[in-house]
Amino acid sequence: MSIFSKLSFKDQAFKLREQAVLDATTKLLASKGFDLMTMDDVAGEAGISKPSLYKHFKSKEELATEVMIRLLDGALAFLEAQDGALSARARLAGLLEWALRVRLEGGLPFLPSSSPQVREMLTKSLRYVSRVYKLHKLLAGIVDAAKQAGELRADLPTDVLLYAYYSRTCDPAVDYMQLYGRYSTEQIVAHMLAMTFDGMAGSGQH
Amino acid sequence: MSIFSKLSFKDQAFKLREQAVLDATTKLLASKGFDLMTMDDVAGEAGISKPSLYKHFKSKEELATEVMIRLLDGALAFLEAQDGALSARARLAGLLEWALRVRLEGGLPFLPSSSPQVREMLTKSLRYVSRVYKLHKLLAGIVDAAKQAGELRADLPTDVLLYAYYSRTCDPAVDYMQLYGRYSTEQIVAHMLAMTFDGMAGSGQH
DNA sequence: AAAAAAAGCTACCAATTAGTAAAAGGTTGT
DNA sequence: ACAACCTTTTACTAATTGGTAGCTTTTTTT
Repeated sequence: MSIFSKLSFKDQAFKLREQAVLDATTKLLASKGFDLMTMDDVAGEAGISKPSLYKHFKSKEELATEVMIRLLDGALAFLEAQDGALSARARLAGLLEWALRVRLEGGLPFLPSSSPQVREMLTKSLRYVSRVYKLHKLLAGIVDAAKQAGELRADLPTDVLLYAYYSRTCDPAVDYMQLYGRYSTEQIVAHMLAMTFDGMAGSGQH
Repeated sequence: MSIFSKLSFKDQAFKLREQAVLDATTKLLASKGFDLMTMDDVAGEAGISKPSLYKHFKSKEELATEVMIRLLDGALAFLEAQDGALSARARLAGLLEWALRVRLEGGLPFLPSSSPQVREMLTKSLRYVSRVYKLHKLLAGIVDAAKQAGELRADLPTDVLLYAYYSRTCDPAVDYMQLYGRYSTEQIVAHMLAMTFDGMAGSGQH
């Protein structure tokens, strides 16, 4: 048991530090973006030294990719935990609301839309891509179901609807509302959902 | 007249080179973003040397700011040239379509939404800020008119509608449609307008 | 053709930053 | 107490990049 507990103890400590690093990176990526975030920033924010940081992740790219993977896993977990009795549209609204709340707490870096270089870096990771693919297929199914049920417009292709949906999670309008409009989290979420589903012309009474 | 023509001739050549630099910068900012664009890139793309580049703009920040100012002037000019008989909603749709087309041709960098640092840099320029303010006030007037006419929903604040409107010009959905969906410029513009005004739920018959 | 102005180029500086080596200091288990 | 291991610190390398100095070459003007 001595060896067992020793190993698991170390493992625990290691994992804890790793989570701290991922948390720090998530925060920094969300606030400064990939290019402006330095490994010294990460080490400082996580409370460890830079060489220790490199014991966990062997490059800045790997670290950022790992953060995005953890985020996707969060989204997938949220979807799986969702009440199966919900309507397709309610499920989409629920996930978007979740993402917006994560973001408003400073925890949603949107690397894939930031630059071609970063996008290329991410697509080189099989683990990342496979999660994106899984999430995309899941959501495509939900969108199709919503179209069938008349909850979403059927005159636009499913992928176009999905691209628009993804983009709402990193919509700069959120920043503007927070920064210049002084709206509360609740208001921002409500406004974003209203805009996403019913657009600027409105009219939807769901 | 000799002195006169000499001066104006130089001035002309100087302005021409300056436009070339601004064009090159616009293109590079749109493709690589501010952080990854180097002054060597700009000089190379514009076909002049780096020291010559610094004869025109005394820093990278000033150069980028100048590009954004030129862009805002373009938007303001478009608005002023618009047919005054158009409905408020048609004017908004027209400007958004113009911006999307500019962007799809590779000429719309969206610095203000890229990072807090870049945003701060821009807001330090009075010439930039005054144009943003002017455009914002103009568009707020149009949005209010559209609300009055029942063309836009009145249950959301004007600034929220405007933030959403601005955000559509730099919506990553455009990239996705172009990159993964292989849609044509016309289709992308049509889809973006549909999504902007009527949302994912649709229903608007305008 | 001569003179003057401008642009180009090479080379450089200073600062930043990803990533590493190696010694110094703690901590843990034996 | 001892020994193995891990973390930290310091210091470093190599590459990039914003910005500049100074000399050379071309072009333009007279």
